[in-house]
Amino acid sequence: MKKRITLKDIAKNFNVSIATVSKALKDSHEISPNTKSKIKEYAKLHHYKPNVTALNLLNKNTKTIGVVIPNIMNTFFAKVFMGIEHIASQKGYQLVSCISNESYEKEVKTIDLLKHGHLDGIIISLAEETQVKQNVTHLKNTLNEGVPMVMFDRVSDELECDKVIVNDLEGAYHATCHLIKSGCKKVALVSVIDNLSVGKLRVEGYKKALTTFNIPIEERLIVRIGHHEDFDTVMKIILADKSIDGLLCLEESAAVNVLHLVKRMTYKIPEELSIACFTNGKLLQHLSPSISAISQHGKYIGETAAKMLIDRIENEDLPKPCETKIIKTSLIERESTKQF
Amino acid sequence: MKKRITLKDIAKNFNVSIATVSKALKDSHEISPNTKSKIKEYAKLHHYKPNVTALNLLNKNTKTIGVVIPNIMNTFFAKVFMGIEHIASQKGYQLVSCISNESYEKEVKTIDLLKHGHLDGIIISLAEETQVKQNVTHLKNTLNEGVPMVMFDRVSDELECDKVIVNDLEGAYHATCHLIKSGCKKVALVSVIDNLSVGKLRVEGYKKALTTFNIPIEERLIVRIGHHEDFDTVMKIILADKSIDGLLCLEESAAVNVLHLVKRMTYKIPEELSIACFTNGKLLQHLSPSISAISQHGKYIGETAAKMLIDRIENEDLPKPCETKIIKTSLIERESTKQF
DNA sequence: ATGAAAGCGCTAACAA
DNA sequence: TTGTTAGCGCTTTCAT
Repeated sequence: MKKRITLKDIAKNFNVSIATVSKALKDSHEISPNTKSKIKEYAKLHHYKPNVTALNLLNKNTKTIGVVIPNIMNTFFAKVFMGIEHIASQKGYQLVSCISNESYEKEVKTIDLLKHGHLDGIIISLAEETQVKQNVTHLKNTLNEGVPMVMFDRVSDELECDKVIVNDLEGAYHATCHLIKSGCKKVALVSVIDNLSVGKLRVEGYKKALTTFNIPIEERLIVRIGHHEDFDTVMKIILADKSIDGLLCLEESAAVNVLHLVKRMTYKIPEELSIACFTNGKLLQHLSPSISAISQHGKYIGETAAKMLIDRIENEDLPKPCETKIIKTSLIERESTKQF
Repeated sequence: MKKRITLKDIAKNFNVSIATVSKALKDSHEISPNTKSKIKEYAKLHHYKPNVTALNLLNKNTKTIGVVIPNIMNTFFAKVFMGIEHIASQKGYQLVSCISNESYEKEVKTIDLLKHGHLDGIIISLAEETQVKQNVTHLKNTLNEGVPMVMFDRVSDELECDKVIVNDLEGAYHATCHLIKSGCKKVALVSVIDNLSVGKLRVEGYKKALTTFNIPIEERLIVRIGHHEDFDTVMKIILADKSIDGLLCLEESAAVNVLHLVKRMTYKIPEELSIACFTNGKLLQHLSPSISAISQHGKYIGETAAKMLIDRIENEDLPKPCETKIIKTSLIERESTKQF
């Protein structure tokens, strides 16, 4: 990269000191108007830009936020990212972004890299593997070192920091209630994310809804499918029970797969089988039939997280207790559930 | 943020000079094994991490790449981003990412921010508005200042730098040929991206295919729909011509919208109307019928761009002429086109 | 084997 | 009004 012009270069050109140049460019009153304009003009002509690295070293802040996201192909995370980006750029922060790819090891490496990088704070959602391992010492250390951190969606109780989460329990509760109220007699739940904190909470919400309607909870109807199991096979077995007429899917891919399957099985949707699903992406919207979804307001979550972090960074002197913001979900009714 | 331990702190603790500590931690032979081990142990105990900002200032490199992407919700760009991330993290580079949101102004602001930030290089795909305005002076300046840059997908001829593009012309050509060979007599083209360089190239490819099969080009069949026009209205008018039996959509949303429309119009797909579309995302795969797609291999594009940039960064001393890599597309046949 | 000093680019307190 | 100096955290050359 071509050497950029520095204060020193400008100073040399005019035979003045570096300090004079610095002050002149800052429009300081202690510099004569004459010198000021000379210097400014020269600086502009030569595209002078202060060296941010030097300023960072001086100020001990970098106006940079590290963002760790499990998977950017996931609509929800992409939306959150947009939200973070929106606020960050508005407040003059840059984003150093890392994709953990759901891997514990990559997450640890990433955090290490980020800590090296002297950034002002971190926004993170845990990798799936990290939630399975339940090992968050890398983050605990980060926190201990005083790095401001905000977690979102996939959080850990062991970490004492600001958090932004969705009311997963309530979201599942409302969706299940909706299925029941629309006439479903037997609602099953399909989860491929039982590893995740949010997955567990959603199951709770489902159970709560059944209880509300005095429907006995049948563990058999809570279908947890692991990564290495064949989705269709497991589902066919459970759907052998023809009295199942409602399905709560805990994330997009489950709903998509289920839909393909039951269409092949010539189910009538929503009459014979109603489906509701977490995460509101384009996919659910455009399938036929379109699938009723629980929107988690990803962009808003990202914006909230970014605001919380920046607030903490810029007000470190007045420490506040950690806060957990809970974002309400909303149910978007589509063709896969019955009107009532 | 809690103050981190520095070389100075360690030096003070042992009453040695900063230089000694620095050397000790680097395992220099000029330091006695005794002092070395003492210092190293202490450093580890106190989680000493070198201050990267200081090192950057010294080395004049930051191991950081700026990535400017028009829209992260777009599957293609998300895939490219994954590819960039993959190579970057493998080679020890961080990513500062910006979303231009298809806005010229945001892109200019972003580039400015990035240039301030003293990064090693930039990977960028132009915002739609930038391509419309055809104003790339902000990037020309950046290039003139010697910042290594790689463009991908939405590139500009005015910029002399490395590029990674898809063979849009050929992709459209093959898809159109496929439609014709499968028996379509009248293939129309639907574009909502006629603003973009890639959009124009795809139209060329379409025309070339018609020419190859001695089919006269009818401008009427090249449907360009602006952002402010009503998609369905325009399409209904064109589809009034019932002899149209093939459709080449230049990007995902056009295909999705068309599909909804023609299903309502009770077209039989692919018998009465075949559809092929650029960009291979989950959406096209899961629609019913699923839509034949031209895959652009986004992840590979990202990986290629990252490799090119890092190569240029790390070998600035031996300058090479700019290079444009062309990634081949591939056609993925699905239910929306006929077998033959 | 250890340290002093210069320098990366910049700011700011203090002198002149 | 301008300059000197010290310092942010680190590396490196050249003494000692």
